[in-house]
Parts: sequence; structure tokens; C-alpha cells
Amino acid sequence: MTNSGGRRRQKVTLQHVAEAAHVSKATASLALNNNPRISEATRKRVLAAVEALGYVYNQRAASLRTRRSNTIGLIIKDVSNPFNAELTSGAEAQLAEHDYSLILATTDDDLGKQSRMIQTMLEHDVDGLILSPVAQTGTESMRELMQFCPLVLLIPYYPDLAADCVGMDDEKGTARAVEHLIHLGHRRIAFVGGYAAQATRSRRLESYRDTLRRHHIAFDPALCIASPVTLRGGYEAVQQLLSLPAPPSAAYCYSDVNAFGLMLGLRAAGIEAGREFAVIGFDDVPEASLWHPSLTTVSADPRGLGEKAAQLIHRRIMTPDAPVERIIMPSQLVLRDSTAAPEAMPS
Amino acid sequence: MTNSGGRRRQKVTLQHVAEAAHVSKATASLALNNNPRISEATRKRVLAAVEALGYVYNQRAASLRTRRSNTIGLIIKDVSNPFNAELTSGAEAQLAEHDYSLILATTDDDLGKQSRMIQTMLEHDVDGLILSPVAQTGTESMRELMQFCPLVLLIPYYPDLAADCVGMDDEKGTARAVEHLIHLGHRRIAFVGGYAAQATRSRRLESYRDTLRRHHIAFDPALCIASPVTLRGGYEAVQQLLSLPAPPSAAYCYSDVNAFGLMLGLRAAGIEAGREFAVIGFDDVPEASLWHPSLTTVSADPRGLGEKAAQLIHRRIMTPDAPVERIIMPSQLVLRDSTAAPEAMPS
DNA sequence: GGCGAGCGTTTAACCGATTTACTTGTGAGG
DNA sequence: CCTCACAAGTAAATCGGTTAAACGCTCGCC
Repeated sequence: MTNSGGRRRQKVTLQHVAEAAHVSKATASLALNNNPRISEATRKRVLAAVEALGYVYNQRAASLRTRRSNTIGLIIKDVSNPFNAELTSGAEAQLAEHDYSLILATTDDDLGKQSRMIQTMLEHDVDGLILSPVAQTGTESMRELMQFCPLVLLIPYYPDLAADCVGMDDEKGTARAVEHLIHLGHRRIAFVGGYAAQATRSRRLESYRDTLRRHHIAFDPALCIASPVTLRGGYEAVQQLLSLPAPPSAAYCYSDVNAFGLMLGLRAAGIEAGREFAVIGFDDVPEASLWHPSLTTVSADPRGLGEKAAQLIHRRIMTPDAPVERIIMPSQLVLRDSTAAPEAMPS
Repeated sequence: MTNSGGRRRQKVTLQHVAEAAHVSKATASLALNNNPRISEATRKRVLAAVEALGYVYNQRAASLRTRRSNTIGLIIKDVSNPFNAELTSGAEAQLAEHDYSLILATTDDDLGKQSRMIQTMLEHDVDGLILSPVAQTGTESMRELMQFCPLVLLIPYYPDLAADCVGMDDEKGTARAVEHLIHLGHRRIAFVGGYAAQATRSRRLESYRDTLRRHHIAFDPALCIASPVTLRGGYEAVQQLLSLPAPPSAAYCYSDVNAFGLMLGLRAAGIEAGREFAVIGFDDVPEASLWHPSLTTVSADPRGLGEKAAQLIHRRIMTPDAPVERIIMPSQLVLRDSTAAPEAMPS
């Protein structure tokens, strides 16, 4: 048990295969690519040589000539968030269908790191890039990036940019959620979770305010709490909300994760989510239906998002001049047990 | 807004840079690599040309000559599982430190897909491969793979294989968990979750049986329930367990996810986890401490695992003849509120 | 004044595939 | 018997970098 490195097997190239099959390198290449000009007998010999020598095709060498690397870059903020994990999973699976490999990089929501990762992807010569841009990303830098490589954005809100993109319907989803709470009789509705700088959050917040306004309910900044998109973020919001002079009777959360945290926080405070305090999330992760009480949430289908992005980038590569596609995945409100009419409405 | 494809920018090569800087291609290359033989003045000119032309380095072309692709493959079963998502996140971050990019592939726990993904990784000429092998993977196929590319296994149980590997201490972790339950007075302890074919599960199950034996408690197969590693898996186990003639008073779960599902199932059945029924998980995902009641669990540090795997593969690449390293990450039992002495012991 | 050392740069081979254009061999047709 | 078409295979250029070896120049030294 001395070492596992030992002598690595010396690489077998197409040249070796060709020699073993008594043909030229060109013939070997054509044979492997099923070119009809190569006779069946010869092809068989080549394949036999491949097998005998244990040849492995060198994608990188080929790509130098073919100018296709068969890789797609995916740049997101953070894989450990379940929403992104699902998205990644969907993208990877879909790309594998078309024989693309996925190169993954994360930005930690940092603009500098994002630049570096984009640069790395370009150096690796990816055939396309799927990017979930960090909040401060400028339209201009995206426009420039598009000159270098096909691009799909995981956010549908660069109106001035002729880029394919896919995202979910934050506005409608939010409006439905907030309206549902209003119809139940809630008047003091908190908005919980997400960083202030997040574009997605701004849109949802905007829609939340609009919806309140349409129903003649005043917007109260004190009910609006930013936090990391984690359980803890939601958990800690509870204390802030409950210590208000006029605490809310319901909360619309930036993500399911925040909503779960909020519910745990409520429970710790002796408040039963559902009957005593209504909670709505966003994402509809698998946990939502099993939680107790089950979570009313806006369904966002992250896996579908990833798959769609993969399809878009593939299409863009195949037909570079196709019209821009901006896909807004419909979001729908899934009613469950975490929302009920308010029992005692504070204020 | 007709299309986003348009004319892609024509690629600038080192040759163009060299011409613009009035030097040879070789000089340009050396300059970019900070070779001390190039004068500062020349280097400046080259860098200026790079800037002016918007040159992007072509990693793939370079790798053909250097034989280093600066990519590492990571093959796991499924990214959407939070444990794997954390692991991936840790590996990606650690690899980025050393300027490696991560190529990600998933197997869905399917041997055939695993073979194809390994093949793809080899074709992409990854510098190293981190693999979480599916259950049926044979030692021999791993040994063969090692001849092609440095390998780190995410499972520490191929005793006959001189491969680097990293995993967690399933035995000790399990033993501590089960002993804790026994010390609390539990005698009927269920083992919940995981597929029967999973090697990791077998080891934990074995350790569970050993521990029971050491404490003179008979093993009861009826208390042992296999399930998918999902919330639902744990949830559904509850019904089976409660319908037994002699139901258990505690459960040791294959993963936190299963434990959460089990607790939800208990609640649905009107049983309070913690006081009435003790639950222990495995993994210590972030949710564990915030759950209600908070979950006693074996801490496994998936992110640390990913980081460690990344370090191992990097070391193996740097020093191919280093001795084999088998790292068993210590697992510790984190005591929280989901385990308490049994109130009413059935049977 | 001739020689060797050292510096900065260049030439050209090389990595491992693909692909274009060319060659060779065979058989049909006139 | 000659030509031509066609089928099967090959030589060589190519992709965009890296790198060993060579090259010209200046300088110091004996």
C-alpha cells in the first residue's frame, strides 16, 4: 500500500491506433467518426485496435480543430442553496442529453469573483455560458460578454439586452401571494428575507408594494426585513417582527428557506404558524409539502428553470441567429396549511 | 431586438498579439507566463497588445502541449441532495483556490451512467477525478481507472485499492448515536432510511447491529426500514413502525433528511419527537439546529469532505508518488433536543 | 583581438485530433 | 485498349498555444 500514483498509463493516441490497424491517422479518424467513405472492414479493424489498446478520445485536441469544446459553463452564486442545487441538477441532466459537460463555478455574489469566473470560462473555451449575474452586474458588461460566447441569463430583467434569458414570474407570483393574504383578511403583512441588493428581491418587493397599494393598504417599511436566504435568516426575523408596536399577522417570504426559518422562529415564540400567523414562501422546494404545517408557497420549479436554460443555450449554439427568447416561467400559488384567516388581528 | 447571436467576435490569438507587439509568438507566450528572460519593456508591450486586442487565453490549446487541463472532474450521484450540494460547494471553492475548474457530472446511482460519465471525463482530459462510486462499482474497475487519471474516492471503503479516499467515520458515528439512545434507556431502536444497496448504509447498519449486540439487545429486522434519502422516505417509515406489534421508542436515521421526514411523520401521528420518541440523524445539515425540536445528529461536515477531496486530488497531481492517504473525517454526536429519555416504553 | 558568457529573442518542432485535396486501384463503357 | 467515374485511403495543413535549441549581440577579460 505504498502509493496510488505509480506509473500512470502512457497515453494512447489516434496515431497508435492507426498503426495497430495498419491505416493512416486520417483513416482512423474518419472511421471513428463513421464517415461513409471508410469501408466496413477497415472500420472494424480500427475499432478493434481502439479496444485492444484502450484508446481514449481526446476531446481537447479535437476541439482545437473543430472549435467546439462540448462544454457549457454554469455560473451561479452558490450551489448549496437548494434552489440553485435543483437548478444545477436540471441543467446538468439536460446538457448531458446533448453530450455537453457542465463546468461549474460560483461567485458568492461577488462581482470581482464573477469577473474572474467568466474569464476562466472563456479561457476554457466553453461553447456557451449560463449565468446568474450578481446584483451589481451592468448591462454593458453583459453586452460585451455576448460578443465572446453565447449567453443565457438566469434572470429575465435586462430589458435593454438582446440576450436569451429565463426566469420566473416574480411579479405575478408575488401579487397572487399577497392578494391571497389580503383576501384572508390580513392587513399587516410582512415581507421577509433576501438581501436588499438582490434584483429578484427588488422586483418582488416592488410587486408587494403595488399589490398593497391596489388594496389601499399602507406600506410600512418596518414590516420589511432583509436577511440572508437561510433558515437562520427567517428565524431571526421573527424577533424583530414581534417586537414591533403593531406586529404583523402574516408574512410573505422571499424564499421557502426563509419561510421555514420563520415558522421555526414562530414556534419558538409559542406561535402556531397557519392559524395564528399566516406564512407564504417562494420556490416550492420538496420540503414545503411535508413541513408541518405544510407551506403555502409560490411554485418556481428550479429544476425546470435549469433545464430550460440548458435548452436555450443549446438552441443558441445550433442557430446563432435565432430570435432572442425571454422565457418567464409561470409561477403559481400552491395553497397549503400555513395560511389561514387571522384569528386575532393585531392593530 | 432581433437576435442575440449576431456576429460573434472573431477570435484573437496569440499570433495577433505578437504581431501587434512586434515580437514573435514565442516571446508573447513567454511574456504572458512571466518568464524572467523577457525584458520588462517587451512584456509591457505584449500586455498592452493583449489589452488593446481583447485577447483571451486559450486554455485548451495550451493544455495540448502542457498536458495539464486545469480541470477536475467531480462525479456524484445527485446534486440536489443537500449533502452533495454542500460537498460540491466545498470542492468547487477549494479547487478554485488552485485555479482548477470543476466539471460536474451525476450518475443517478446508475452504473451504466457512471461508466459513461467517467469516459466523458477522461475524454475531456481532466487532471484528476473525484468520484463517489455507485454501490455496485467493482474494485477492479476502479483500479483500472487509476491507470488513466489521478483518482480520489468519496468513500473510504475499498480496502484492497491503493487509492486516496476521504469519507466519514460511519462506524464510530453510528456507535455513538446508538449508544446514546441505549444510555437513555431505549431498547427498541429503529434504523431508518437509505437504500439497501448503499455501501455507506451497510456499514452503518452493521455498526448499529454491533452496538446493539454489545449491549445485549436483540436485532429486529422489522425495525429496519429502507427508504429513499428524502423527507418523504422518513415520513412514510413512521406508519410502518407504528403499526408494528411492538413499535420502537427511538430511531437512528440514515440521514438528517430522513430524520426530518420521520419527525414530520411523527407529528402527523400526534407524537412529539424528543420527549415521546427519540430521533437521531446523520449529517448535521444547517437545518438540524433550527428544527423544532432541534435534531440530535452525527455531524459529518459535507463541505469539509468536499474540500478535503479537492486537497487530496491536488496533492496527488502535484506529487504522484506520495503515499496513499485514506482520510476518515471524525464524526461526532451533536446532542440536541430530539433525544430524551423514553417516557413510555412500548414493550 | 579573440573568446566565452549572458541576455533577449526567435525558429521550429510539438501536442492530438480534423479535414481538404490528392492519390491509387478497380471496373464499366465506348 | 483507353478513358472516366468512383470508391477507399492517405499526406499534409491546421487549430493555438509551449518550449528546446539556436541565434545574434554586447560586454568583460586575458
